[in-house]
Amino acid sequence: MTPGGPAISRAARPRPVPSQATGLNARDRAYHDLRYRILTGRLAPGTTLLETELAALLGLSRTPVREAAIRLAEEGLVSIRPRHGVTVVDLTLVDFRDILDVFSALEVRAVALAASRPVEPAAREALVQLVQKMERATAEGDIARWSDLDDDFHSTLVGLCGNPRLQRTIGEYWGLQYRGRRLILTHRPLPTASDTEHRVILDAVLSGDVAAAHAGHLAHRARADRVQLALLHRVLSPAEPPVLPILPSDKELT
Amino acid sequence: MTPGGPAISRAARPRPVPSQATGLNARDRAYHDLRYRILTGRLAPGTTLLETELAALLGLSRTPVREAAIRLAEEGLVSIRPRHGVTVVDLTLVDFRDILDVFSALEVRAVALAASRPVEPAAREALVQLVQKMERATAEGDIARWSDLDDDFHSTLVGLCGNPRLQRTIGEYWGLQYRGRRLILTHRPLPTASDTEHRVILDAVLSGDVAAAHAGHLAHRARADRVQLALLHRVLSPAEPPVLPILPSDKELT
DNA sequence: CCCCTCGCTCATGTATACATTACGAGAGGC
DNA sequence: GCCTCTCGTAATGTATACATGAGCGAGGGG
Repeated sequence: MTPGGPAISRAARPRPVPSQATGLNARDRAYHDLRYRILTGRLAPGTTLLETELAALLGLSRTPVREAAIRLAEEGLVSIRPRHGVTVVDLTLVDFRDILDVFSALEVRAVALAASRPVEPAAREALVQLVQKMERATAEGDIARWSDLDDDFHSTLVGLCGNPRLQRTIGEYWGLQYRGRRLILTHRPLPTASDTEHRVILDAVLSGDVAAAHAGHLAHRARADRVQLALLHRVLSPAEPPVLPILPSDKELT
Repeated sequence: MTPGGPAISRAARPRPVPSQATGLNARDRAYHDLRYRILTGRLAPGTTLLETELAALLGLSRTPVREAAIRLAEEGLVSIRPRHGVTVVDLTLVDFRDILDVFSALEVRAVALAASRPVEPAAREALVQLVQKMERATAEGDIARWSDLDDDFHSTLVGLCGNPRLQRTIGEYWGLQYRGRRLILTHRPLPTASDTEHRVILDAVLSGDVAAAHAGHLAHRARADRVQLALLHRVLSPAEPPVLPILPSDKELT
């Protein structure tokens, strides 16, 4: 692991935050704590809290909580309405489409960059392991585990791109799309296509084939996004007709 | 102009901020004021100020200034070192490469999206006008004016993409690359290639040819970024050998 | 019965107060 | 002369105080 590099996107992941992790100042604690609660659904979309209530919830004064809320608002996870408090943003299907669009564009770029650089043996090994574990999870039908591994695979890949700003921005969009992933977790089909595509992408990255990595990941993301949006459509608006002018057509931008 | 849409990236532009624009709260004033000063060079890279000094400079108390500084730090324009104050980030050539890489990836996506949607007559007209004005500026050798128009052209195009989050993130990266553009302003050759490419891109967007818009803008950005980085190399490290392993090779990712 | 206005409350935005602790200077030792 | 340890200062991080003005309800008018 390159020090300082992958740490950004990793630190943005919600899992390793046990809420009272010390060593941070109150503002960062508030930020991570709230982000964790939002991403994991402990703070449901639509929930509204006043700054005072947030401060009481976290056992802090308004100042650090307020600064954390501002940060979350800029990230797009909450919205602050001056007299109405801080509301956890409830993302629509269109929002998810927009988010995935940006996220994918950035990730494709990151993977192409990763392919253009040498990959350290440790990272190679980790990626290979991840792909194998995912295939095993698929075989066992353990979608939740597969999804976590998939997150790891993608963020590890992105961590190799060598562009810290790109990593940071991807981390932000990762947080935005994360709740969508969780929403459809129980509705996913077996991700055999993803597993196949992952192998292709990994081979391209490890062999330094930039064009193949770019094309492979672009195709992977385009397909995976279409699937995810279709499933989200079912979850978010089950009553509506299945017509989806929202979804990008199959061949565009290849 | 779609209300709320292009306003984001436009509002992020530095020009229309006369520093004492009222109607905003102190935090936003501090943010816009500082951002304006940084982008235009009034606050030079490397400048360090304590929170107290910033507050005095802007005639505000520490609280809103601090919140603005945090926002600028997240954007990457300043760095906050706990006991040392707020420092205007001095970007290196590598930073500019990284920034342009993200910026271009996002802009290419935005232009492709713009091509996939109908363009209102007013916007069509505005874009055509801009291209013509740029060609005139090129003919007259007025590079500064051309550069401003180029900014307008690109941001207008991005404003058509219909993805507000994409626009917002592009606006952030626009701010990061802006100082680089200014640095090389006096060193630019006549932008005849850009003018040609702009026509191609505009035609593709107006006719709804997504693939052509994508390819055209990708090529445009790749070439323009190479030129910009080469010029930045001269300006930032004039003594060093002209070897640039940093620059992307000509054909990658096409 | 509905709408409009007036007034009050209280959430926020900003200012200020206070405690902590990192940094640097200075002295002392090697 | 150089390195180290200690101590004081002061910048920040956090808490609190305070003024403003927006939103909501009550009451009155149509």
